Amino acid sequence: MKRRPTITDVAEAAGVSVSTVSKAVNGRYGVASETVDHVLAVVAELGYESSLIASSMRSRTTGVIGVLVADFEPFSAEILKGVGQALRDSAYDLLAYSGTHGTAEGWERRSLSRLSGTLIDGAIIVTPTVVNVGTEVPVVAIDPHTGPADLPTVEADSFGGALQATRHLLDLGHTRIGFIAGRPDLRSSIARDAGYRRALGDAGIAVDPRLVGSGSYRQDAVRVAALEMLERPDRPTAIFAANDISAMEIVKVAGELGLDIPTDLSVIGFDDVPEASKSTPALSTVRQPMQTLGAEAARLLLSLMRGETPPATHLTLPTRLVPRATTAPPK
Amino acid sequence: MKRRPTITDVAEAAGVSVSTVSKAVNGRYGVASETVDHVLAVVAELGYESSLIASSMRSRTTGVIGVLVADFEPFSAEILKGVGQALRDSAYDLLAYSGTHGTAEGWERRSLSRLSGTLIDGAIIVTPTVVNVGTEVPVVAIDPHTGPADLPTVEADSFGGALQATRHLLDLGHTRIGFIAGRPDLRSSIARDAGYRRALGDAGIAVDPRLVGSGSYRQDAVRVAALEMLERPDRPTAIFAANDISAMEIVKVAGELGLDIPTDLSVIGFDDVPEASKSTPALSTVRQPMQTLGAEAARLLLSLMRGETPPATHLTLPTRLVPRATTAPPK
DNA sequence: ATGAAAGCGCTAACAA
DNA sequence: TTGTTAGCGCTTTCAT
Repeated sequence: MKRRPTITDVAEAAGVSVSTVSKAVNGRYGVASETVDHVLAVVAELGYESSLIASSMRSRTTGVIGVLVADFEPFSAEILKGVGQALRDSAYDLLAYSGTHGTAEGWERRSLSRLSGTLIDGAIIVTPTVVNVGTEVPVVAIDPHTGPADLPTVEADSFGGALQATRHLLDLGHTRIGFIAGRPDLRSSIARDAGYRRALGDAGIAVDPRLVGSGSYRQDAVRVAALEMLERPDRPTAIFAANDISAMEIVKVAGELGLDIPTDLSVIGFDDVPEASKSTPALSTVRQPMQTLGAEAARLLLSLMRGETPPATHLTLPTRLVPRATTAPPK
Repeated sequence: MKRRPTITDVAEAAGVSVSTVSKAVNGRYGVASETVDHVLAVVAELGYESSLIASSMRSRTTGVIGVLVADFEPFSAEILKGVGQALRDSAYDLLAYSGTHGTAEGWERRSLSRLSGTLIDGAIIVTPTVVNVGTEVPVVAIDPHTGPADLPTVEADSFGGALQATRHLLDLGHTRIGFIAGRPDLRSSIARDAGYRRALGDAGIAVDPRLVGSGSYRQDAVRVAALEMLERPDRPTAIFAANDISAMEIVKVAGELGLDIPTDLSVIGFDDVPEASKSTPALSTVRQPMQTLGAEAARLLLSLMRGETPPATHLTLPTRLVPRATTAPPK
């Protein structure tokens, strides 16, 4: 717990000025090579490391890329792995930040504001709650907010995925198919809703509004909606949830209600987070390439930071049906 | 890309001094409540957010906890989820940092030095390369370095896990069992090595040094070691790898060599990262509770930051054998 | 109750 | 080639 040496300590120990140390450490011109050697020796001896914070207050660039997430949950963790992979060979450090735990609307604006302009040279924001973030650094959004996207975005084909999921249930013979929606402010959630409706429409089935619940990706909300849906006499024989976490909560609620999965109720999710395949029974879902999402966002950001004009600033990656053990024909 | 408002902007717009704004925003005493209201209104209007960096340079505490990782790979991602979970209801923000991508020895000392004293109030370092980190903030190590642990640590029972893994192979009837070791500077790696040797010893089998390779948890090193081991005429019929990433690389190498898993070669890993169960064939492994590791580390750190003296500062969590499809009796 | 001023550790003109 | 100086945005005495 001893005090970290500062540039002043180094300067004193080396018998030179603070600015000389700064120059030596940062390899600026105009320092005698012997002086550099001497300073660096002192630096090594004292174990000096420049404070990222202090440096970033003065210099415009820090060599750090920030990933802003509402929370470190399975989805964002996968994204993070992808970003890490893409940045592995770059010179950038990676800083992931979860502020105020995404409880408040506009968490990303707040986080971005606190970090940008100084700490990070560019940012990737995951499932943001606002469209507009005025910043001084390039920003890429993953799974963006609804509304006009002035930000470069990377997302998965949610509409197509929802279509596949709902059709899968239809193909199995289900006709009463429920839907638990996600965060209504996310473009992806809306697309999943639309995909669900389209698939039903294509099959000539009218959407029963009592079979559509709002889950907002929050377990408590999902629970309420699922309970309400499953306790009614004409309950659905299958439910499509807008993400895996919601789907897993539905499975849990069904279990508490004494419903057998998939005999009494089929459930399908969206995302294919690692937890999906490990749950019992293994969750049927629609896979979105989360790590690739992260990697592509990183590549896009890097390109933006180099001042380039990337050919495409709105990427949509394909999704794929992954049927597992929670979907089966109705009784 | 417009400039973020600073405290000076707010002060000007509100017609008060910078210090008054600071006091108002931070709820300090000595400001008329009408002034506070007025200032806060301007703050809201301008969308001002204090710069984390600038604040942290002046105040000793920031309300941010840092997790330092070499890299955002599956293992550390799981840890991160656990830490996030444990901190969900705390008032702390979470900042995960991967600097210099763990390539250089002592990355965590460097990162810690750059962040601590200013940006973060406490840190969790994952698989550090050094024992000693002199800092101004409390630090907890997960999967710590070998050597006298002056740091509070949280780790899994690597020795017991390795014992289970090797015995599993023994029980299946294997007698020529190889081992690909991990990072030799990690206490856990050494314990896994020891567990392997103990299990063989207990079974009355001498350790064949040609059946022990060093992988250092790096894919290229693992590949070399695996190739060397598997190309010899008296190749092992089973290999225990010190972590899953290594094990998966071995499976890959075996495939290239035309060896069938698990018929020609059994492979078992360690960790049970999400990828293990998703690989084909599904990897047999020893599960360590990574998320719990992270959560416990967070709890320990929180307690330390409150100035408490926790009852135990060295936690060891249990591991569990998870046999899957890559282990079978020898031909 | 308010504001002026110092300074956190560092970088970048500018002077010497 | 080196050192001096002026801030970066903020918090915190200390005057007013």
